[in-house]
Amino acid sequence: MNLNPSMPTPEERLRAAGQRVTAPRVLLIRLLDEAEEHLDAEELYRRARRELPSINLSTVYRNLAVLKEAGLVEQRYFARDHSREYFESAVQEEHYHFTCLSCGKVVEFETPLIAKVRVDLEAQLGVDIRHACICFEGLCAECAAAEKRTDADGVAPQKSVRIQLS
Amino acid sequence: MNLNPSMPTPEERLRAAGQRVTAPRVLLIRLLDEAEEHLDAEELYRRARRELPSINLSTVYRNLAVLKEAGLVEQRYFARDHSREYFESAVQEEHYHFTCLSCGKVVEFETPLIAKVRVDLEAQLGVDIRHACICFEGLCAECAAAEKRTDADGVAPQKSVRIQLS
DNA sequence: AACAACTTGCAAATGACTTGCAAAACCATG
DNA sequence: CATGGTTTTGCAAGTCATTTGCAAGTTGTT
Repeated sequence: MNLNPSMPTPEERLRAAGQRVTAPRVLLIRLLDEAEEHLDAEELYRRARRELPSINLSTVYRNLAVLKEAGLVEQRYFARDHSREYFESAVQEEHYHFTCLSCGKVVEFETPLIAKVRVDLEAQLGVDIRHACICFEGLCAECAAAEKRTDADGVAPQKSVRIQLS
Repeated sequence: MNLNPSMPTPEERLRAAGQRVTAPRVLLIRLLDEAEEHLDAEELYRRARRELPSINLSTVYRNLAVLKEAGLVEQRYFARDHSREYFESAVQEEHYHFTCLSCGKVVEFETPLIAKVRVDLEAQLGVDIRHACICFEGLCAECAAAEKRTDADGVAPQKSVRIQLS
């Protein structure tokens, strides 16, 4: 979720990135800004259709690719489901994700340690890091307690929580 | 690659994990032990067929799932190609990967910082971390220098290099 | 050896994502 | 604000890695 009132509108962001302003693009950016969760193409399509019934799933895919390329949207990988692409509005401070394998809850957290790994890597290997995929999976406090349950089943979109590691 | 002579044989590992010992399983474990790279199902199938021509691709997939579940094999995610599952023999010290987006080279590295993030997370959130997917992508030193090239094309299996961040 | 439970090979099916194409929308430009 | 070259869109038909149903073949146990 990213509703900072001082942030540029979707239209402005598109123009700033040198991309054409079209209804599907503006809508997708807004949906991602408003989302409490990390959405995949299918879910974005479902939501987009409520406001723009003529929109097509392939348009969603194509635009997510364009927006990702333009840096307006970021792709995330979660839990065991790397077979699905999830997106988040590109913004905010750097953060990472923990996904509960049982209830699907996503916890977002910050820590300077990952940035340190990145800097170390660049310094010591001379590489130029462009992306980092960092995700932890396991059982959240509640599910770890209620360990008895068999396994995950509903890994539907879940609200996420943001934490700062001290 | 994992050829430590003191390590249990594939048969022993299967039995220890309470899994049935079958030719395809033993072969897959051995191929992963011997591999210099991280292999996907297709490549494992290709190699397995040289020794066990009757083996079927779906058997490879099914067994990789079984072996992963049993903890005998680990799944890795690389570069932009999260759409393909790569595997590595479960073993050795914890390590992480950097993939060059241009030449496909994989650099493995170690650092205590990730373990620290993990410990911090568990301590501060009370979660139980089961897996961590950590992968960095960018340009390796050589490709960063030869920046001129258009983009990646051959992301064939590549040998990987192991580095210890000081 | 005899069987119940698990595995395999084969062929067909999934499901997420992609692509070809003609019509429609965007955005300088005049 | 009409014009037109370029980009996007909707739709339908692909891809392609991975999965699944099933009958036949193995495994490990009694």
